[in-house]
This record gives sequence, C-alpha cells and structure tokens, in this order.
Amino acid sequence: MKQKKAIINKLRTSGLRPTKQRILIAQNLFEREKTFHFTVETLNKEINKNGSEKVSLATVYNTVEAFTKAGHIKEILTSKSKSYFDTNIKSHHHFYDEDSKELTDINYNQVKLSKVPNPPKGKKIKNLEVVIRLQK
Amino acid sequence: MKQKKAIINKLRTSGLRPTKQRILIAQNLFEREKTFHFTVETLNKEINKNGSEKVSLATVYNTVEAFTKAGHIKEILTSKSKSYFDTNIKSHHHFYDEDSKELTDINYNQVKLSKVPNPPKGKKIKNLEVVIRLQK
DNA sequence: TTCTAGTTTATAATAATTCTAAACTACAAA
DNA sequence: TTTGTAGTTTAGAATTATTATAAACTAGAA
Repeated sequence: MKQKKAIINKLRTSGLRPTKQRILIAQNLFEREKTFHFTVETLNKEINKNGSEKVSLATVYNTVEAFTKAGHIKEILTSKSKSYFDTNIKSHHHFYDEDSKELTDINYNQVKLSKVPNPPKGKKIKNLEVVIRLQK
Repeated sequence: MKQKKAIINKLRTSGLRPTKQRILIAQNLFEREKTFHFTVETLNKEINKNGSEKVSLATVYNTVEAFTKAGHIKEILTSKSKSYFDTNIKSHHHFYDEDSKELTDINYNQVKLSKVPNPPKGKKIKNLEVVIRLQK
C-alpha cells in the first residue's frame, strides 16, 4: 500500500493517467516478489477474482498494451497461433526487424556462445536460438 | 520437375501419403533457392494463385502441421497474438519447456556470447535474446 | 478391381484480439 | 468548487487465426 504513490508516479511519468483500473493492475503486476509470466486471459482472471473491483477484459487488453509500450512489461517471444514457418530446418538464428516485422536468417556460425546454463534436472537442451531484434 | 520422385520419397519416408496436394505444397516449399518464411495465409495464396490446381485452406493447415511434425519445416519463435508478457524488463533469456509449454527466466549473466553478427546497414541492435528449448 | 484407411474439403465452431461508440472520470482552468 | 474536455473504460460486436466436423474422395494394398 505504501507503494501506491510510487506506482502513480510511474504511471504519470510514462504519460499514463493513473486511473483506478491501471493502478489496480500495476499493483498486481509490480508488487510481486518474483517475476510473473502471464497472458491477458490469466491476468484478467487474477485481477477479477476478488469479487469487489471489476475491470473489463477490454481494459486489461488496453492496459497491457499501454504498459508494454511504456516499457513496464515486455512481450516474450513465443510461437502461438499466427505462426510463422521456415523451410530452413538447420539450426540457425534470426534477426527480427521491429519496423518491418520481417524475420531474416542468421547463419549458425555467425553467432558463438561461450557460456550456456545447465538445463533443469530431468530436462535436456533440444536446441538454442538467438533472436536479435533490430530497429532503425 | 525431375525432383518430384525425391519429394514423393521424402513424404513417404516420413509416413505421409504423397497426395496431389502434399506434393504440390512440398514442391512449392522445398524447390526454392532461398529459404522461405511464411504463414499459412501466405502459403495458401501462393499455392492457389495459379488458377488451375486448388488446394483448400484446411488442407494447407493440415499439411503445414504434418510437415512440421515430420521435421520438414520448423515453427519460428515470434510474438503474435496469444501473447505472453513478463514483468521482468531486464535483459534476460529463457528456457522454453516444450513438454509443459512453460517459460523460465535465465539470468542475463548465465549466457555469454563471443560472436554476434553486425546488423544490416541502417539498422541497429535493440536487444538480443536466447531461447533454449528443453525436452525430457 | 475392390476395399478401406487415410486424406481432402467446405463449412461451422472456437479462441484471441481489436474495434466501436456511448458512458464515465481525472484534472486543468475558470 | 464547478465545469469542460480529452483521455479512459466498458459491453458487446467484429475480425482474425486456427481447429473441429463429417461427408466425399483417393492412394495403394490385397
């Protein structure tokens, strides 16, 4: 609760009017011990599970978009629906051009890793991909 | 055209009956000079742009799925719809567990790159992410 | 040639996201 | 303090990507 002012300030300094809904969502997201992976669906459930304060799904979408643009949260690379495929099945890496949304291959030997973490126990590394995001 | 037998063989050896539609799609995908990035939508347009041979959209979906399972094409990491977000905005990497579909953070300093390609001219590197895919 | 499991197809259903436009609200200025 | 208004929220409709359905078709073994 004592962090509410900090959250309001965070919103304001990133050009977001600190509304009831945004504050609620920001508290839920940023007043956590551990980092949090979520989808709009899960966040919406989380936010609305306490009967009292209801936030509409549209607002959850809007807020997540606004927070992402403001750099408070980050979209993670994944491969769900709207899928892209590649005829190149050799292990390789990608440039992802944020302006044009285009993917370009990077030849495998143009990237070298000198340190890689051990996989969690019971798991093994299937492959490793590097995505380099580009902008102008 | 002389590669048609090779394609039929490729299909057959991966347990896929070489139907007219699959052969057509396989030729389009695998008889190219350069690798090809595509979505089902773009592939469907490509396949059906020559008035003659029509393949239904459902079949394009089915075939792309079958080819992916067979390892002839590969799904690429990207971040379209069904998006995941992360409150951790520090530069970091991920394990992606293919069994559970869960993402786990990898601390930035647990990965070291000793070689990184230059960005294309006019572009600069915004960030660089490593995704390590895990399986049992 | 016949039979059948595998495949294709049009269409319906579902799921994620975006759009719309009316109602509401934060907050600057009077 | 009140008022005006730009920014925000909302429910629901629309859109987009994908998957499911079930009837018709076909590759290929017998």
